[in-house]
Amino acid sequence: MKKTPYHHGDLEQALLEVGLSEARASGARNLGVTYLAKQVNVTPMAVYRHFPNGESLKVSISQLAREELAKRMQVAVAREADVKRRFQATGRAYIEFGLDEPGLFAVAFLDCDATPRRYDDPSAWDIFQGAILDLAEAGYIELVDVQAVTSMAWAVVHGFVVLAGSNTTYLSDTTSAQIDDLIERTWRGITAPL
Amino acid sequence: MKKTPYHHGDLEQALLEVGLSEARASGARNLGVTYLAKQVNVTPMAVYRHFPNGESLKVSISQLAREELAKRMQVAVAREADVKRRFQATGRAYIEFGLDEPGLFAVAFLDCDATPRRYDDPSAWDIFQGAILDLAEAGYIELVDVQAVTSMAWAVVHGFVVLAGSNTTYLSDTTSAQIDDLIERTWRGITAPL
DNA sequence: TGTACATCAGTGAACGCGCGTTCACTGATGTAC
DNA sequence: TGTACATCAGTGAACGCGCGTTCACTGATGTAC
Repeated sequence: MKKTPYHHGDLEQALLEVGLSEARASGARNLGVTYLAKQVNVTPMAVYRHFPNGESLKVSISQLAREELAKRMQVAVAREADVKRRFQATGRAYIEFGLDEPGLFAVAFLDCDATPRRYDDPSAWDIFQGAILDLAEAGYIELVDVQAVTSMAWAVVHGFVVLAGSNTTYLSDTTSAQIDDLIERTWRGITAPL
Repeated sequence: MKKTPYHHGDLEQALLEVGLSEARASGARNLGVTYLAKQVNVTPMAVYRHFPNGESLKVSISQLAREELAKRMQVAVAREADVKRRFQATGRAYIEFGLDEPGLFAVAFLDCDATPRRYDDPSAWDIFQGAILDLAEAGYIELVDVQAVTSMAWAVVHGFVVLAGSNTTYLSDTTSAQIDDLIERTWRGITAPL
């Protein structure tokens, strides 16, 4: 704990880690410079050695949350060989991430206006799109429909997380069967003939 | 302007109005007690004559935004006689509201945790559900599926607004045809045979 | 190998800000007799 | 109809808070000669 009284080993890394765990615990509430600095036992000013301002720190944490989501989707997708099941797995992973980690989910899609797109790793969107391109390749859908299908699939899962996450009276408790049902209907929506 | 130097005619109403227009203009950014009081040329303290605290004022404004959405959907639904077209109209109205009024949309679905459900008028959800109940009555879907279909439909339109609203690189500009496409796919998803 | 010095990474105190909220008050309103 | 008084709806100054950010600084680190 008191290993580095003056020079912190890697303050940037430490800030991001504590920020991510704070996001996991309580969303975007406590991602301020002052608060996070206190968590790492460091003066607020020290943060500015590594980030130009508080906003950029928040953006970085948001980016980490998105990478976490993408990682989960990629794991899920890697487990399936069939293209259809791979598509379903991406959607399911997305929803489960949103329900398991509401804090990270909120932070991941927080103020997207300031969020630049400089991913090296594939984003959640890329993974969706990849799975859907595979569907097109396998002949389930038309190639021209890939973009429309991707945005629909994303809209479904994202919207569902918002719905299930808010404790509305509409959806009491989300069951695994409900998720299956949702994904199945989405599947029909994108593959059903006119 | 200087009509009522001391006793404001109806401060509560005035606060809600300015709050709603502020929400329309810039989302949830400026819905604080101090700021809104200033807009109505009133001391912050005066607000507490009408609302127990700042949060409850915000909740009331959020409620107004939701009513605005419901109103739009109801207008749209009233224009259509056919049950299928009515279903489509609700979805379209929802999406168009989200795109036309991003500020109101954000405020409407802001911190749903604190939002009690005490609607007199039907909510957006109720209108969705109503349209879908009509579908069931007309035989398009099974009655047992009403809840699942409603949550799917809501998820689609809500998620789509979020997607189109964030200026991602994925969706450049939303066209009317894109919305039609989305709704048509949703329709297929909920009515297609297994 | 040892010292001199630039550079790096932190300290600690302070700022201005706007927030929500509390206090004691006072001007306007409306009702009872 | 007029007056007395309770009540209502606002004022205005002040509070404590945490925020992001700036300042001048200093202790630690590493490199050049």
